[in-house]
Amino acid sequence: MKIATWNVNSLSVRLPQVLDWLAANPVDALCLQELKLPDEKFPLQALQDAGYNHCAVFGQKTYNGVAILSRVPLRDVTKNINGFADEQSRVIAATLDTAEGAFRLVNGYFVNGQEPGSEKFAYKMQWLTGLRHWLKQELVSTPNLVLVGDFNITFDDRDTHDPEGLRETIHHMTAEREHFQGLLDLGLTDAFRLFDQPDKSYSWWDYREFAFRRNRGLRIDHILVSEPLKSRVRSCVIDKLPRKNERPSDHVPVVVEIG
DNA sequence: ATGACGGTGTGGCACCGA
Repeated sequence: MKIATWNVNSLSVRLPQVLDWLAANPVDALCLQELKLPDEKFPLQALQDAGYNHCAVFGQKTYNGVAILSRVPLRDVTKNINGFADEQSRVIAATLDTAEGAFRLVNGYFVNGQEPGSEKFAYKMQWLTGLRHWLKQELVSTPNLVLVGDFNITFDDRDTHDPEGLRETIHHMTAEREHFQGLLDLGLTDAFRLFDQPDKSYSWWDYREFAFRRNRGLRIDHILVSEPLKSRVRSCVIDKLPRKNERPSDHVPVVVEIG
């Protein structure tokens, strides 16, 4: 089973690239973030025509919005974090019934936080606390769990092109990384780090200053798997190719294969 | 210190992202 995550930064703009990518990478499920469109504008027909007959959508106008596109049936779809009231559409979860068994798939567009000390940063901290408490419960009822998405957090110095210059700035705060560690403490594992990876592997590059060409990026898009799945992860890779497209998203897909 | 790029929604720009 292959699962991918991709922050597309507007599904309206990126739909042709998503369809191209799925044609070349026919994953079982693709989790999208930053749809930037309301449910009624979700391109359901085009995705069904591509073989993704099971879509769970939690859209929002202008900002946020997440979806799970799947070839296999989805059930028990939930939106946002149980127990954490949120105006913004940031989380969608579903259970996938696959040949390899049932998996709970949680897709999150984590809060950016803008600047340490800001109200948005406080919201990020509260959101992360709510997420952890909710996931702790989810893991009890569905031990086979995969958490994917745009975390907006680098976990360690390997995940940033400038660990010294960016120390204790947004996406690099100790407080953010403690929340990431809190997710690992639930028994989740960073699937990407289960394998030897190229140095300077990133999933996001700023649009400005030729950041992609210079590989000045961050690894902030992650796939975490629960303890029972850890030994079943066959591969986890970042696909940089879509960043070379015309009008690319600033993020690229991350793909995990679970046997 | 600032802005750089790109998307959205509005309206001749502001706001947001990371």
